[in-house]
Amino acid sequence: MSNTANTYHHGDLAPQILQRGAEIIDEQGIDALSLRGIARDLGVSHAAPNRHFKNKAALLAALATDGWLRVKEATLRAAAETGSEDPRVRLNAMGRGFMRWAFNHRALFRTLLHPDVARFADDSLVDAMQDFTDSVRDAVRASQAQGRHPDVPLGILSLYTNAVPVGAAMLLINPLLSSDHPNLQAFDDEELIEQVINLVVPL
Amino acid sequence: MSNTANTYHHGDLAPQILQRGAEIIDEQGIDALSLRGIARDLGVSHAAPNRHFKNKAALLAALATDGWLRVKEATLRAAAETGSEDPRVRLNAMGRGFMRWAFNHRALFRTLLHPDVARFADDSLVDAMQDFTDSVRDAVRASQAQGRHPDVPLGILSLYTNAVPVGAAMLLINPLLSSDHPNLQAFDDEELIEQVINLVVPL
DNA sequence: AATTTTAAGTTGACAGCGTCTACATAATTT
DNA sequence: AAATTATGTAGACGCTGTCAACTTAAAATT
Repeated sequence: MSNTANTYHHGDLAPQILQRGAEIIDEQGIDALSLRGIARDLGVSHAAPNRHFKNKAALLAALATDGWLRVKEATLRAAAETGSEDPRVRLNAMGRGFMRWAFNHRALFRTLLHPDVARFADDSLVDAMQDFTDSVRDAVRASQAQGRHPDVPLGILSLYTNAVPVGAAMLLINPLLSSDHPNLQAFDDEELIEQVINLVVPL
Repeated sequence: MSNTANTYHHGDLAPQILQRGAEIIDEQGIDALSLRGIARDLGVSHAAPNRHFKNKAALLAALATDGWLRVKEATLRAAAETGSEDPRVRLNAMGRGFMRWAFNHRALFRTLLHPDVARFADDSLVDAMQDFTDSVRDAVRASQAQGRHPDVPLGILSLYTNAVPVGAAMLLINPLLSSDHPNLQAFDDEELIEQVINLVVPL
């Protein structure tokens, strides 16, 4: 399927591998991801993906790079959509935007923090992550300049600010842990996100 | 190695599989875990572990069950060691105890939140998790009774309180993300943990 | 324009893995 | 003492990632 023509050379394989890989991760989880499976789905030979990704870890790294770019985009867009200049309003919106993205791309979100991804990271992945964390830290710095925890070192405050959406998403995405919080059943996702983020970045 | 004798029946295989499994996870990561590898290390045939664990996911679930028991033990011990009755002091100590445990058992900590673990959970795992989250929620409730965020629903406050140590540990354990916070290099682990937890549970 | 080089496919092989079935042996129950 | 059950072994199956050798199309060079 999805071969642009019956050519020997596919012509567009690498991007399609990435796309199909992201689909599989989102539909069946990261453990269901296999190079041979992707090749089958795309109608190419089992070893074709090796021409584009040195190994499975490299494919995972490429998917994570893409994920960091997308989560950064979603986070910054959430800030922009507030239409506000207030650093607290913007940072609060970023936290909610991050969590919303994590909810809508659960498996990819988990991929970003997957141990193997860090272990075989290349430059482009490091850059993508750096980009994301830099923009968050900038927003944290701006909020601190407005009087949010003025005496706490920036690194600590940034870690704390990141930890809440990351940790909360991690806990809520886990089916066992979320069902274990029966009090939370009353809230829908958006309400839940809002209340949690308001505890880290009060308005 | 580590066969109690040259008997046909090993006599103590299941616990040794668990122990060796935990070692491998901690030394080489969760992806290096294989039933055949454990069997080799223990000097038994490749299919012997299947007599004790229905499949690999079941072994993972058993390891996670053990992990939840241990992290609960470490967390409650931290509270006890304060020698205080003040709910805030105790909750603060629990957060630090949790993070300390996560730092010292990185791979096992990640195993607790691994997607496959949740997917193939059995009753004992659910119970172990329930036990842990219940004890945390009790401590959160006590702290709320002392005036900590009195108007926030307990479920939300509990989620927030858990999210900080979980998220912070997750971020710091990731080699790429932690090296990206250069401001944090100045702190040693214990200092870092203290400052972050003080933001969620101020003393 | 012809030729060479390189990029991107294919096929086949290899070892390692999880898991199943059939069989062997020891421990436990009856 | 005999039967049953628990726990080991051996072998097979299909799956996986990865490599080497070969083929074909596209790009670069002459």
